[in-house]
Amino acid sequence: MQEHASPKLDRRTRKRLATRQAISDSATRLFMEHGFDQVTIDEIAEAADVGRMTVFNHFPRKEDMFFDREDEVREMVFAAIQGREEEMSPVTALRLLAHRCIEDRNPLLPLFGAPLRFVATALASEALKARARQMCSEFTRVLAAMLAESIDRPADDTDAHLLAGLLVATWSVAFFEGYNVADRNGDAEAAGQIFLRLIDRGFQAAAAAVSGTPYV
Amino acid sequence: MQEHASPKLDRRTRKRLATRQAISDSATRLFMEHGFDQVTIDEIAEAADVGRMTVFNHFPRKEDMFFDREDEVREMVFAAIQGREEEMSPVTALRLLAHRCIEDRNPLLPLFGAPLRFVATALASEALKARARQMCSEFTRVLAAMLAESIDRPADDTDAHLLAGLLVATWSVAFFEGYNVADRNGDAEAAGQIFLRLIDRGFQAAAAAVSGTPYV
DNA sequence: ATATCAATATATACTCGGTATAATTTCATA
DNA sequence: TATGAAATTATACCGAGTATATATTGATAT
Repeated sequence: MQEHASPKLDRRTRKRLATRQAISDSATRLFMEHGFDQVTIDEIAEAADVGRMTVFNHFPRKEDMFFDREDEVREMVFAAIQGREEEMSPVTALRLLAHRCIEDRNPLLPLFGAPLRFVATALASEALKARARQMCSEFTRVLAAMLAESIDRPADDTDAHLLAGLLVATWSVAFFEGYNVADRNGDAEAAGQIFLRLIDRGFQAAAAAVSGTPYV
Repeated sequence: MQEHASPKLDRRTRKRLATRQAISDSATRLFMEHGFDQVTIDEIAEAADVGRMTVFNHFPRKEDMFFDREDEVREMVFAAIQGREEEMSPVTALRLLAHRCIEDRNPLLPLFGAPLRFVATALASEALKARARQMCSEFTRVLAAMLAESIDRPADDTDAHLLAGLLVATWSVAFFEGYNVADRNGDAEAAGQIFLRLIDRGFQAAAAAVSGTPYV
């Protein structure tokens, strides 16, 4: 349970992280095994050998034990936009990011291998789907602000919101169409191609919606 | 409470509908007055003078007492697509529907007058926002099937899903940008114009994403 | 009219996620 | 070693939703 973590952290922090990890591990295992809705907080606490309140201490919502990498996605997208080369539009930067994710088999885009089970577990629970939609919704707002900021417009710029809405919608459709292929045919290569084709078409259309602006 | 309803229905059905209406009325009033999350099922049952279980009998989820017109929206969209003139594309039919909604001050598009409070109440509750997102998500699937069926393609046609995703995303962004104007400036005319401008741009872009197909 | 059956309403008791509060333990530090 | 803050935990509570059993009410056949 202690995992000999980085010695930079003091014991208190190490123990806290270890407890958090124990809860997360138990929860993930139970969710995958029995389904999100079938696992109770008490069972997770029992499995992790902590008190019930400790679970809520680390994870305010049950869904937080399942979706644990929101920040990484946000930072990846932020880096792609900020770190793009001169004279490259933000939309192109995001399109290239999508291609890089497929190429690298990036697990933050869970279309291949083991992460497919993660997606299946999420799709089997109305609560998890609701949380995923909430994350998409919040991310769309953040993306709009990122895009606006990247070309020095105010964060509530209407073009940015339209563009962000279309980009996220495209990503979502592309992901699910790709997922369906991966899940039914088991063909990761085909899934990736479907995903990228839809990304390219959708992003191009999204760009057209704000043509004449510096977003494209 | 009886409201001398249509005599076509038998007494049993009339009473059932009256009970449902009493619950809906009490709930709506309380939600608007105190906020969705601040009102308990027991308070609604008390106000409507029915038992707690009767409330759940008519409305399986608390959110169902707030969003009560899903079907009307679906049917309106369905009618617009099915009832379009020959040689008119489904996308154009939907674009015209948006313009007609603004022109008619259609309350199913709550951008003007009293329905603005309805939107504000929804936006103040995380539970209601979640339900709205769920409805959008399901509607996107239904719309994709409608679109595919309207040009005799299978319901799971990938182009239809991309198109539906972009159309719903556009509608959503256009609605919120319009709502913000209506809410802040109180200018219904300007709100309508913003909404329609975004609809036109987004729908055109969505059409571009599936250019070469009969959807456009 | 009355017996009968099904739809509706209701009471009771329960599960589960989440909150509030207070007490206790554990670590860092002066 | 004393002190205080962070972390854990127990207890009690709230509210949405479910299960189940019972009572009531209206429609219908005799």
